[in-house]
Amino acid sequence: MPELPEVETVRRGLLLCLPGQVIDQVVVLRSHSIAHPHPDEFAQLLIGHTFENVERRGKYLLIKLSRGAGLAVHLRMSGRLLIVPRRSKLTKFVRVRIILANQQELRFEDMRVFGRLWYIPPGSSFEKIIPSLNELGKEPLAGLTGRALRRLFEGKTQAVKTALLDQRLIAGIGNIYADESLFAAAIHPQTKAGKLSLAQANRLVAAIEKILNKAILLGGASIRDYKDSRGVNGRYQNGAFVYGREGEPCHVCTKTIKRLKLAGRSTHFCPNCQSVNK
DNA sequence: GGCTTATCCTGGGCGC
DNA sequence: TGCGCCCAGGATAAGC
Repeated sequence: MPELPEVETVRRGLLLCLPGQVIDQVVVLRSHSIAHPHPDEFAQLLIGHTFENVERRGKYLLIKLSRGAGLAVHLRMSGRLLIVPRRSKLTKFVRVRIILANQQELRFEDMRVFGRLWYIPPGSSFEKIIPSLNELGKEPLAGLTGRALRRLFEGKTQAVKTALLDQRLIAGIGNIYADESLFAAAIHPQTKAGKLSLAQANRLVAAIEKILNKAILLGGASIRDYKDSRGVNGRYQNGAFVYGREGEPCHVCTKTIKRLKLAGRSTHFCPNCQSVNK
């Protein structure tokens, strides 16, 4: 499940090989994967553009093209962007093929087909075509502080785990890193977001920063479907403390890791290490 | 307005 | 072996 570290890993991988490459041909194999414009137009309009830069905002990849155009990608649950030789074998999950003039190919694979691509025409902007970009919250690795987090969560009665997943508050955190960050900060996931003490908020911000940076260093987590742009699995999941470990002993206190549902999402925690503060 | 729940979607795991 | 059911989850719409 691509979250900020996985998207950042993909971004860095693409940045090594895409700039300067020219788009020769585009094949849309599943029209549903194209959010804007119509898939036929999407394919036609991309041809001839040169890749210039690859940026990230939250979990969105924002790829800058020549003549002021752009290509945005959201991997959602199972999307992958891979650079492969043009003639390499097609898997059944390939949704979009962006064929480059250098005989390589930027391939969008997406098993669960929630991922989306947008073409941004010259003269427009990512924010105009994807309005939700305007609503994204703070980047967790851009100087977020405990005080700022408390302000974001002020008055909120929802669980802190749910608030962490709200991209309008903090952009980039998903289910895995929300659970891991709350464990590292010793905060129970059901703690009301607005009730966090300054000490807890400071711990949580430090934990988020440490865990996201560690995950980026390890190439992200490959708990289910994620691979980086070279098709390589991340290694973060090998060091997970709670996510996906229901029923197993806590690495810190040996008590059993529990799981509950919050806002429809599986939430993993250690009932001993993470104190309740409702 | 704030929050929760349902929906989209499909492969994998599990039980029978 | 094959079938059916459940689960996973990011974003968004709908409902409370």
